[in-house]
Amino acid sequence: MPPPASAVRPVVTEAPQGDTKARLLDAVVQIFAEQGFHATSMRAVTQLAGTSVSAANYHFGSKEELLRAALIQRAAPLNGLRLKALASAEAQTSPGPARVKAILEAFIVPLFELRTDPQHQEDSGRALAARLYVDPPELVKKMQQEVFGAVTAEFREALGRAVTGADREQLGLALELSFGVVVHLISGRFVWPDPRVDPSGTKRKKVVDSLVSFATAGLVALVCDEQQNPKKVGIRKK
Amino acid sequence: MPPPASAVRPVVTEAPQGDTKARLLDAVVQIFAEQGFHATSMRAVTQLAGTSVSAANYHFGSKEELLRAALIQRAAPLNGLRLKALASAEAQTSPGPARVKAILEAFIVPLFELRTDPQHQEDSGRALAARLYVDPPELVKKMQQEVFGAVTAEFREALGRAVTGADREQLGLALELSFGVVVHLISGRFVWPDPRVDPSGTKRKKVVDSLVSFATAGLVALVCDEQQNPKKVGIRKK
DNA sequence: GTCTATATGTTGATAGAC
DNA sequence: GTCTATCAACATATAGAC
Repeated sequence: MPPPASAVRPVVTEAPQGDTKARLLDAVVQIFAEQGFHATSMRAVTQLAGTSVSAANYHFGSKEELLRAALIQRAAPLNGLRLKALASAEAQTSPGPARVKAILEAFIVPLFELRTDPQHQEDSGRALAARLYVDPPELVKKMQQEVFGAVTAEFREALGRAVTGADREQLGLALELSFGVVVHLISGRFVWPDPRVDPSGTKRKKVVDSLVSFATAGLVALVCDEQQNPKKVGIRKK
Repeated sequence: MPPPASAVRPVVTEAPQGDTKARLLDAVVQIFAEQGFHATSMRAVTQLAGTSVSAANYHFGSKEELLRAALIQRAAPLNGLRLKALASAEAQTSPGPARVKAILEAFIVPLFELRTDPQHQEDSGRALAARLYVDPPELVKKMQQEVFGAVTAEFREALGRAVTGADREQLGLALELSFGVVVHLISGRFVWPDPRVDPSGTKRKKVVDSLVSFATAGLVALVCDEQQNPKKVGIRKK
């Protein structure tokens, strides 16, 4: 929100580059995504943002609220992309439910389409989301539910419509494992193809394709396992 | 069931069961597995062990060395079980290579067979292993390689023998994603069946089975994808 | 070996000048 | 709004008595 254009604004206090609030949000995202909550100190964040600890606490009140504000801001575009992709996937097979692979694609691919300002590390959005799933503090888990819970629920429901007969428990487990594949690829030690070697992004796309294929195959294997739920489970073809 | 050790009791264990060193190793494992490296303080560990910070530093020298000693101690039985299971899987199909599912089973199932003293939290071994894969600090990643690297390499090679034609890159990605499934199930928010409701462990076994099935299906889908590597990849049936 | 006491640095948060 | 200065509480590690 821009500052209210006060009538008696004395001198044009030219903000150097973007205002302090924005720089703080950028900084906390970057450090938290890499190091986790406990290792993210206010000093490191404010130093990276080129300001002081007191300025951060003036704007956000506390370390926790600073992180929360950043998460809410950054989760919005990802949630938007995911819901749009899910709607598109469901529209393609309307009036029937979407295919399983299309649903997982709608969940995964937007993670790799995030592109904010060129000044940002290109993968801050992804690493941030992944960190929310692996960081131990209870408050981080709550924030994860807070910023991703609603959209995750939408995908859960869409998947429930696409698969017939599987009990909710087994389907929930399968979806959870699919999350695991995604989270681990992002937060793990996987080394992405160097953009200088792979300027067109062909290799990157291949990795994302593999990710979707892996999750889909795993999920289908679970909800269709005859031994687990004989003769009652199937994938809706259309 | 003894009260959860997270309660900060001024542990006056009149009869020190086991020596101080052992109690320190137990304590650091428990807290680190739950909270991660940065959130694991020497104070919390030594308090849980019913001793002092100086005693811990006398025995282990530093926080890092205390954790390293604990990891080496705890990783040994898991590594043993895994290698034994892998050898058994390869023996069954000798002289040919083992089947993919048998290899993944040999990697995953031992995680759930760990049972140390009854005094321990039953899943400390699992949670510990998982934490090594998600904790940010560089030194934790090094320790993970230190205690699990050799055995992981064995499984990588066994998998290379079981799958024909897939390039190493794709196979490495597939194996990494399989790790992700396991790690996320253990370190994530998944709620295991209550042992009081599931005393025989039937439900637990079912979950582990699902885990293996998911990973196997995902891996096979990647290394056999015709689009990725047409006509050259196959799974050795025997 | 284990303790108390302490050294030395970092943390999150606040007070108050400007 | 942003800063410097300061706080109490925490961190890891060490010194020395017993």
